[in-house]
Amino acid sequence: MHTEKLKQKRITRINSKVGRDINRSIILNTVRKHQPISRAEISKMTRLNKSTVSIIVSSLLNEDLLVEAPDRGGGIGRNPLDLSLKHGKHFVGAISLDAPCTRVAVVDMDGTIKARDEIFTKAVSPDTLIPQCIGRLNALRSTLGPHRFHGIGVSVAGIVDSTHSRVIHAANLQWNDVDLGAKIREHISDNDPITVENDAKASALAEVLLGTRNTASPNLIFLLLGAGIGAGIAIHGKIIAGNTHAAGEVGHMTVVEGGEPCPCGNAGCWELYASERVPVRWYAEKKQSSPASQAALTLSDVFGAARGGDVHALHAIHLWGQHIGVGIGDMIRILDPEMVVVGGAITQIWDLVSEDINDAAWGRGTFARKRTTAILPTSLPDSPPLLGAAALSIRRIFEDFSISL
Amino acid sequence: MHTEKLKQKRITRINSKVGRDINRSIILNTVRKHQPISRAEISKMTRLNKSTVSIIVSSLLNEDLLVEAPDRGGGIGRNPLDLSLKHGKHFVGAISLDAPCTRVAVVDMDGTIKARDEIFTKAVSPDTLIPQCIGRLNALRSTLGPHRFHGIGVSVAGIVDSTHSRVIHAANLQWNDVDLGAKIREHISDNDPITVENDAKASALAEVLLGTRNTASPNLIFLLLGAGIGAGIAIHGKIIAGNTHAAGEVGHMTVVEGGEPCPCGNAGCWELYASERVPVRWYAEKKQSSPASQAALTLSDVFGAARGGDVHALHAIHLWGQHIGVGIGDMIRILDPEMVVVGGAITQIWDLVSEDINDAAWGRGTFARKRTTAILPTSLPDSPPLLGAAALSIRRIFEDFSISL
DNA sequence: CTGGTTAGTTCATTGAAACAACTTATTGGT
DNA sequence: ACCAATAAGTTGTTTCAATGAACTAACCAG
Repeated sequence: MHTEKLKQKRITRINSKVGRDINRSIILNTVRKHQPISRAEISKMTRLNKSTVSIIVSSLLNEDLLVEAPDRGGGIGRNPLDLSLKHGKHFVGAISLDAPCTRVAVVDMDGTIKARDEIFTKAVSPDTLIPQCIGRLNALRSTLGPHRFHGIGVSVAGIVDSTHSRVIHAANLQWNDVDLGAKIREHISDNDPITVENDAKASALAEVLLGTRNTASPNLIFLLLGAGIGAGIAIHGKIIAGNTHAAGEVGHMTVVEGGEPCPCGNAGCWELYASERVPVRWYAEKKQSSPASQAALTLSDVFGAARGGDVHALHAIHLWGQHIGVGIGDMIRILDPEMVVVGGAITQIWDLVSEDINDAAWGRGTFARKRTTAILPTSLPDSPPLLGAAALSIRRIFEDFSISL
Repeated sequence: MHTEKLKQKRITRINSKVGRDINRSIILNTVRKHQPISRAEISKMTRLNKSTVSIIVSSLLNEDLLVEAPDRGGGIGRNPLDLSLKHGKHFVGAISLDAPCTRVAVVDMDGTIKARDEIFTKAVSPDTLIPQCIGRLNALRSTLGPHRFHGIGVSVAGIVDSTHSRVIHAANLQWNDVDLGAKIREHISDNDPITVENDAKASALAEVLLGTRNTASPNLIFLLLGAGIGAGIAIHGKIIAGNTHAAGEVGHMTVVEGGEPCPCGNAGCWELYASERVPVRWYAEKKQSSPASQAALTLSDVFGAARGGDVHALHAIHLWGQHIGVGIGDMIRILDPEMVVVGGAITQIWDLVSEDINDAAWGRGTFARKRTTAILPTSLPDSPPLLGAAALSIRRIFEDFSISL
């Protein structure tokens, strides 16, 4: 069986079962967002009847998705019974595919990483890498005792057709048009759902679902800086795909008119001024050391030098921040999100670049708008693409349907 | 009663009534998108049971929202009874507020303008303009015989808080922080819903709902070019508001680094290179005629000269198109929409600018992506902001709820 | 230990979708 | 002309889940 079952249900109508599923999801998400919370509070928030909440909650308790805490004490009247998500029971597999580092993890449904592993590799064929990943994943699972497994989420540094689980193009891995869903299915149970998504989009989902910058209905852009640049756009908590799965492929926005030529054929592309290679190159050029030592220079070296007060390193980093800010500014003007969240190594030196990014994004003009969109480092406690991969599967636990009119 | 009732219902749970409302909307929208269509076809598309469709359709027929055509003939078996939206019965009021021209119309629920009027004015206070608009609207309605009225939609050339029906800032009208909903409510019945929205966003909605570029779930950007620039972004047919109601306020994206200074305090803003004033100014400068005749020059003059083969006019228009394309390119890279639809006077000379816009948007590089997003003139048969205003009310007829998880 | 208060459960009621059996309308073959 | 075959649409019964009212449970203050 190589066909992809178990896609997110697309709802075209409401009947009693679908209605129940939706209400179940509403209650489950209410607990997720407001835990600990009592049945009575859920009833008030959702406007579902107390009795309805009781019935659905008891089935969620039966499924081991929720736990009931004995007591919160306090107030007048009978004490509420607090409900929370159950930990240590429902796990998902997470794989973040990239070169030179592919990560594998088993993650609890609250986003806690229970076990993790890494595979360092140059570009290799998926037929080599995928079995390796699944092997590591199974090894990790076997260390964790009994649990329910909710499938595998995969984030890929490249353009992904998530509806068909295909990788269209992944530059670092040198993959083109790979049916990743099928290749993974060969190695795992038919029952475990597989979700594949672009790394920046997955990271955005992780920030929405697992981050601590929670708001009621998050409108945010996750900007993932690495060897390239990618963005994931969440509107009301949903990730925008784009007509050709290319929403957020912002690396080739023009930020410097008449700038450096880009392999894409244009010039002045954002990627040439904002990816992680850039400050390293700028710093190396200024240092004018030997070509060999230039090539060996890493981003950590630049960060270290900057922390040590090296003027050239600081200059490279500030300039980097300014160029990042220009592109963020354009995105803010188009989408007016609540926040732009940035992920990547840059978060290590956020204090050094924050001001440059903000100033460039907003401009210095007196009429410049109040800074209504916060530009912040990610709140995720581990690699965003890895947690993003986990979030892809975790989302299915909480909301395995979507309504389309 | 000045409180705003009758907002779009925000659904937090499903019960039998809500489910029925949703299914009713699903059926009504299925007819809207696929008319003429039979009950049996609706049943197949929505996967609602035949009997359920029959019941709901009969209530829609009772409400005069649908009509039944006798017969389509053909095929084997009993012939289907075709269902279509009823015309000439359900009207909405549309007001597009702008200086120097405010438009008022009564519009059928399929988007046909039944009667229209215009008010030419400089910037005036809302307390002067609003009663005038309502007066004109009532006059138009009285010419139209009996009908059901579904409320007033208002589009404003400016930043609008549509959830509170407030105009935050409208440059041409010189309005700031106006509670437009309340001011309109003073002059009309409590039962007629009022919807206020930014003109570009409303235009986007009109293109989605009333345009002929229909697709299943439209992801499009409507770019409205006038005295300023605004965009309305539709994702799955829903208009994105933005955190501060400023999504699509793209006039101050930087498209020319180190370009002309803008009143906003930055430089090289898109508005300075792409609004309708710009080609007029460029042409006037080249012509080096007297300052008086320069000031009198209009956009139509430039278009006329270009059509007549005037080199300077053509140059101004091509340059205009190129600058428009640059900004569109950035939007495409961020959002990857199905199409970018352009509205404004520019559509009159689309054949002259189409290529400039596309070339600038996509770049000329050999590696440039295939042109996956179509850049097209609007398909709307009348002023987009006016039909946009109508669409705001028409939307409520078809879908007066939204689900929020 | 009693009355007041809030949390949570039980059970009869209600609304709507599904299902199956039916009627209606039309084509095509004999 | 008549009789399958087929498809559209309707009717009555069944099923499922949310609701509301009445109930029990737990807790507090005096």
